[in-house]
Amino acid sequence: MSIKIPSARRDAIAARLLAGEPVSSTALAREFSVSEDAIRRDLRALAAAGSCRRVYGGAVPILGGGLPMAARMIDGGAEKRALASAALALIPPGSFVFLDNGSTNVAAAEVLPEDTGLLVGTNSIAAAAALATRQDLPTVMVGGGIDPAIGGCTDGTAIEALSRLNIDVCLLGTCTLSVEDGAGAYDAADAAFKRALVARSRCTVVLVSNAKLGGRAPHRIVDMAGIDHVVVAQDCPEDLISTLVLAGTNVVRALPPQDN
Amino acid sequence: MSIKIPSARRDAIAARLLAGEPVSSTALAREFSVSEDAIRRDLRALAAAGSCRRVYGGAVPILGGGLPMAARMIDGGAEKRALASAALALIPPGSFVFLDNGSTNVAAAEVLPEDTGLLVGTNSIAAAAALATRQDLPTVMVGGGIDPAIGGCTDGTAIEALSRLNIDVCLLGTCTLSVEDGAGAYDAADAAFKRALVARSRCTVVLVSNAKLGGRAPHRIVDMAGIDHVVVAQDCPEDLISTLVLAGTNVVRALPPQDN
DNA sequence: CATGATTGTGCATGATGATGCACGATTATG
DNA sequence: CATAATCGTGCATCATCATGCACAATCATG
Repeated sequence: MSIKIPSARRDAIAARLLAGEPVSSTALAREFSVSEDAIRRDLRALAAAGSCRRVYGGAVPILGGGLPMAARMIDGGAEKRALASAALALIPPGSFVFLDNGSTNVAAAEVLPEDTGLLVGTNSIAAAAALATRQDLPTVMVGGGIDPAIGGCTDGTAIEALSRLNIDVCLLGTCTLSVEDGAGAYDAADAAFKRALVARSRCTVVLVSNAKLGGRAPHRIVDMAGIDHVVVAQDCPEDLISTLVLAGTNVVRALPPQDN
Repeated sequence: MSIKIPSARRDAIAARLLAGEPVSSTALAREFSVSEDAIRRDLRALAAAGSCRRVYGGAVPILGGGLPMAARMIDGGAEKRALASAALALIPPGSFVFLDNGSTNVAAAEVLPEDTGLLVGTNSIAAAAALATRQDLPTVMVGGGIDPAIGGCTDGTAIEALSRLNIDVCLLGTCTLSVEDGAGAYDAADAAFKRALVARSRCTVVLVSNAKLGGRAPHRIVDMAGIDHVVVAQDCPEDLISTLVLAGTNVVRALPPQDN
């Protein structure tokens, strides 16, 4: 079982990752009879292409539409909170803010200020649950069929309900963000809802963790031109930030993590 | 089946915690063939990320929604589960069942069978959250303004969305139930929604714990004549049951609690 | 056919991450 | 109170990683 053509080997690795299988550098090196360096280069290339995530010891598939979105809350909870806190500065008092699906926006639901007269809308079950625990924030739920993979309502009914709202600021939950491809999503219905959301919102804000920056997803939501503000993590690499800035994007950097 | 990649091991542990499963350090160490120190580090990292709580001997999952509803679920959880399980017999396969607001219906959301082709609707955030964690049940969310005291959508928008549904069976979450006054609610909007719900449903089922039986609430939802089935607790006093039966009500008694 | 460019590969090196062990502190249990 | 299990921390060790460099294979072009 030795594949001689380099690109074929890379395809074989990509196929496993697409199947949801985590791969180990050493195991692949043995299997394909090449050094670990070659495998590492393959994995780096695949990660750069957005088809996997690089981890210590190998690579794991990018949980695209994959499994419960609650699983995405586990990693980077502090980072997401920091992002959400930084985004608050972009929300004027008294405005109507919409929290899209996405784990980052659940964090946002928890840190929204209560005394600035906000009205909050969401189509995310998790965000609604977080908001419902707070007795102080008037909240509107956009209903419709629930997509269990997404954890919220994204179907035609939801889009129709959305069309009756005049949103000031929307926090767009995006799966990936790059200068070339704009914001992307892994699910078609989710992407369609997000497009409608951007269209109904006066101001669009995207919160991106480092892992999302530069990635690619099958469904394009909106170009960079349609995004008013991008909030990046505090430890976001400078070159990625400058790339965004050079493309004419308003970039806000999250504050250093404050423990609470 | 030993996972070689550290981050994959952490993900596996996190997945179990998300599933609500408590984990033990020693068991995980044996299972993954690493020392307990490594597991402890993993658990500490997960706890720092907020996805679990560290306890002596391992870790336990963090309460998912953190809803006040969850607090209500704690006491009488077994009773409510028993009520919900008994109500399942009243739901024909393939029907459209609606779960109203109320902690009992959250229990119902957790015990609904997955293989009988049900379609589920709800206006309760907590019930939707419970349903969304299950990948198998198609669910429709009725949106609208969220009443934080209720934990769901009960306003005009919700009633309008409800008017587009043809519901087979509704599990009516009622605050009180008595032969003289029928089903009652403490909140006006909640009661209005429930009235609309009963009107849109072919069959109305009420699940009542003993504490609710015979009580009175300011807002009358529906008379006993409008209720098709009443499910009472297993230890419901006989005289209360006979009173209901004499009034011409179909009474179903919950099964004795089965531990699982 | 000859030649230069491109690409892939392997190896060495310093840096980073993960692991296991030892030790003292803390907590459950009888 | 006594015992044993568990915990947290510091430290040594090993695995893995990223980078730079040299060499071979492939390919395009003259």
